[in-house]
Amino acid sequence: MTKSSDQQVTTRRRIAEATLEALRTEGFAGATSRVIARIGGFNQALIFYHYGSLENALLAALDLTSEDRLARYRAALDRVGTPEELIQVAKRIYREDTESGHVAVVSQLVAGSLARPELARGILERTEPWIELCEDAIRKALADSPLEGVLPVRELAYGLVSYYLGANLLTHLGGAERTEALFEELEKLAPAFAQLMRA
Amino acid sequence: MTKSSDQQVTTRRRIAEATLEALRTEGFAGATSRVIARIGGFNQALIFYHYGSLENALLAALDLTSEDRLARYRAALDRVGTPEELIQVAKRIYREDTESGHVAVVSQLVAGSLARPELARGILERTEPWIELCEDAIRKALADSPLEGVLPVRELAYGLVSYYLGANLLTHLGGAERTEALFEELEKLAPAFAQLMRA
Amino acid sequence: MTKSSDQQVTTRRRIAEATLEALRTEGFAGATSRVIARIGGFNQALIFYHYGSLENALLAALDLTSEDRLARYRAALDRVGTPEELIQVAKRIYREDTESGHVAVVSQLVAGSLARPELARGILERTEPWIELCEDAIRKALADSPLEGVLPVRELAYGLVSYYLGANLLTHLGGAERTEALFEELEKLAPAFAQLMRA
Amino acid sequence: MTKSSDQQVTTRRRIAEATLEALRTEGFAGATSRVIARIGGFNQALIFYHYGSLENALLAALDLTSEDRLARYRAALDRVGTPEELIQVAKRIYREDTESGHVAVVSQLVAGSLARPELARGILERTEPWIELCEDAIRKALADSPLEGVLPVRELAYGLVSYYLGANLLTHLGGAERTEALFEELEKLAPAFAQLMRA
DNA sequence: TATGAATGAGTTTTCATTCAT
DNA sequence: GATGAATGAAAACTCATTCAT
Repeated sequence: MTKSSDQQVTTRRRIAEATLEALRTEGFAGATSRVIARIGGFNQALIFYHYGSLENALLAALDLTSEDRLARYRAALDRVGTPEELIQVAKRIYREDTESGHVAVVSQLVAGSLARPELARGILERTEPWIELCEDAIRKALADSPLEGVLPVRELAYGLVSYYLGANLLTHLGGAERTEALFEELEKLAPAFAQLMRA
Repeated sequence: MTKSSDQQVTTRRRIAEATLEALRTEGFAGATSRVIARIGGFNQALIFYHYGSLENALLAALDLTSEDRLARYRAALDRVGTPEELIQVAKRIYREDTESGHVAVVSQLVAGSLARPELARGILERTEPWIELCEDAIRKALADSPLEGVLPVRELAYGLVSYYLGANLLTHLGGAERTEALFEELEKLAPAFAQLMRA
Repeated sequence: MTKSSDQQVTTRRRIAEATLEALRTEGFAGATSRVIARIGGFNQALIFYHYGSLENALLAALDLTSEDRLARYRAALDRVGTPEELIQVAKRIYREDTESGHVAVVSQLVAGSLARPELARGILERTEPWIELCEDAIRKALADSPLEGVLPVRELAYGLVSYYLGANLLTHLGGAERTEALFEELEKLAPAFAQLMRA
Repeated sequence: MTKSSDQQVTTRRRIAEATLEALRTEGFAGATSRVIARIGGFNQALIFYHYGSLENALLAALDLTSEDRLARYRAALDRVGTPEELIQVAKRIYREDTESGHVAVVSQLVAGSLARPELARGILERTEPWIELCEDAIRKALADSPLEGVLPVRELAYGLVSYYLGANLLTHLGGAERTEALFEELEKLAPAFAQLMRA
C-alpha cells in the first residue's frame, strides 16, 4: 500500500469518525458539515472531496459503528444455547449499545432518513445483516424444541429489529428505565418459557 | 364565550389542522412555518402568535390526531375478548393508521424530536395514554386465563408501543410488506396460543 | 394604496435598483445575492422574500432599465423622418446606452443567461419589444421610397438587435472606438444612401 | 526535441482539447477545472501546472478551434468572387460553425470574459485575425465595382464580426430560426445588390 | 387578532488554486 | 511531469422568529 492511499484511508476514516461523533453528540439534525468539520479538525470541503455528499459520510459513519457491533454480536450469539441465555445476551447488547451510543446513532439516522429517500435506501440496505443476525439467534434458541419449524422465524426477526428501533427511539425520548424493566421481566419469565418449550 | 375567544379557538384549530396536514404530506422536515401557513392559508407569524413556537404547534397537531385515534381504538378494544380477536384488531389498527397517515405523523414527530428536548418531552407525555390502552388490551386478552397475573402487563404494553413505533419507521423506509407479513403469521398462530392459554 | 403595499413596492424597487447597480458595476458574475444586499443595504434573504430567486431579481433589474430606455427610444424615433436622421438617432442611442450602462447590463445578462435556461427564457421574451422598435424604425426610414416593400423589414430588425448585442459585447471587451468609428462612417454614407433611395 | 518536451507538448494539447470539449458540452459556466480534468482523464492540478490558470487554458482552447476555423474560411473565401457567393459562403460558415459548436464556444467565452479583464484582453487579441478575414472578404466582393473605395471596409468588417457574435448569442437564447431567416432574405436580395453594384 | 416585512444564522455544495510528494 | 489531498472563500437559498402596524 502506498503512502498516499494509506493517507487517504486514514483521512476517510477520520471523516467517518468525526461524523459518527457528531451524530452521537449532536444528533441527526446537528450532524451538519460544519459541525463534523469542527469536530474532526478539517475543512468542510474535505467531506465532499472524500464522500461526495453529506449523506454518504453519514452512511460511512453508520458502517463504522455497525460493522463493529455486528461482529461482537455474532461472537456473543455463538455462545448462546438456551432461551434464558438469549434473553441475557439481548439485554446485555441493549445496554452496551445504549451506553456506547451505537443505538443512538442508528435511531438518529433511521429517523432522520425519513425525509431523504437516498439516505433511506442506504440505511434499509444496511438493515439486512441485522435481520439475519436475529434470524440466526431465534433459530438457535428454538433448536430441538417443539416450536422449531412452527414459529415464523424470518418474520419474528424482522419484528425484533422493528422493536429494537422503536425501543431506541423511546429510550432517547426519555424512556430508558421502562425498556430495562421489560428486559428484567422477560428474564424472570425465561425459565418458564424454556420449560414450556421442552414439553 | 365571547366572539373573540370563539374565533381564537377556531384559528388555533385551523393552525393545528394545517400543521397536521403539513406533517402528513411533507414529513417532519417539511413541516416548516412557511409550509404550514401556505397549507392553512394564513400568515406565518400567526403560528407564533397562537402557539409561541413551531414545536408547540407540532404538539397540537399530534394531539389532534391522537385524541381521535385513541377514542376509536378504545371503542374497538371494548369488543375484543380473545387473543385471536386482539391480533386482528391490532392488525386492523396498523392498517388504518398507515392508510390514514396517523402513524406517519407520529413516527415523523418522534423521529424529529430526537434533537429537540422540548419537543421530546411533550411527545413522551403523550405516549402515556397509548401505553395504558395497550395495558387494557393485554389485560382483557389474558382475563380468566392461567397467564393472568403471570405476564408483566405494564412492561409488555410498553414493549408493544415501542414495537409500533419501530415498525412504522421501517415501514416508511420501505419495509411495509414485511410488517404485514408478521401480522399474517401471528394471525395463524393465535388459535394455538389461545388453546395454550386455556391449558 | 395602503401603507404596507406602498412599502412593498418601494422595497421591491430598492432591490431591483440594487441588482441593477450590481450588474452595472460588478457584471453578471459579480451580481450575487451578497453583493446586491450590500449595495442596497438590506439582508440577503430579502431578495428571496420578494423575488423568490436571484434570477427573478435580475430580470426585474432588466425591466427597470429596459422600460425606461424603450420609452425614450420610441419618443426619439417619432421625430425621425429620413435615413440620415435614423443613423444619427441610432448613434446617439448607442452612446447614451453605453454611457448610462444600460447596454452593459443587457449584454451582461444575455451573456450570463447562456448557462441558465430559465433566465434565458425571461430575457428572450424581453427582446421582443426591441425587435418591434427596430421594425418601426426601419419601416419609417423606408417609407415612400422604392425600397419600401422590397427589404425584409422583420428580418433586418432582428439582425439589428443581434448586431447591437454583439457590438455591446465587444465594446465591453475593449472595442468601443471601433464601434464608434463604424457609426461615423455610416453617417458619412447616409446622404448618398438617401439619394439612392429616391432614385 | 527531447522526449520530455515532446510529452509536454502532447499533454498541453490534451489539456487544451479537454478544455475545448468542456466549453462545447458544458458552456463557460460548466468549464470548471474539475470538469475539464474529468473529460481529459487527468488531474485537476495538471491544468495549473501547464497553464498557470484556468483562464489561460480557456484561451488555449479558443486558439485550438480558431486556428482550424480560420484556415478553413480563408480557403473558402479564396474561391469567392461575387456578392452572391459571399452571402452564400457567409451562410454556410454560420451553419457549419453552429453545427460544429465552434460559435458556441466563442460566444460562451466572450460572454464569460465580461467579468474577467485578463480573459477579456486575451479574447480581444484573438478577434483581430477574424476582422482581417472579413476585411479581405468585403474587399474581394467589392473589387472592380463602383463601391470599391467608397465603403469603409475596415469598419464594416468590425461590424460584421460584432453581428456574428450577437447572432450567436441570440441563437443560443433560442432564436436560431430567425438568424437563418435573415440569411435567406439576404440571399434573395444579393442578385439585385450585385446588379446595383455594376451600375 | 392578524399580517407583511425583515433578518441573522444557518444549510449543502462548488470553485480555483496550492502543496507535498 | 504528474497527482491526490486539502482548503478558504464563496455560492444560492431556507429557516424560525420578531416586530411594527
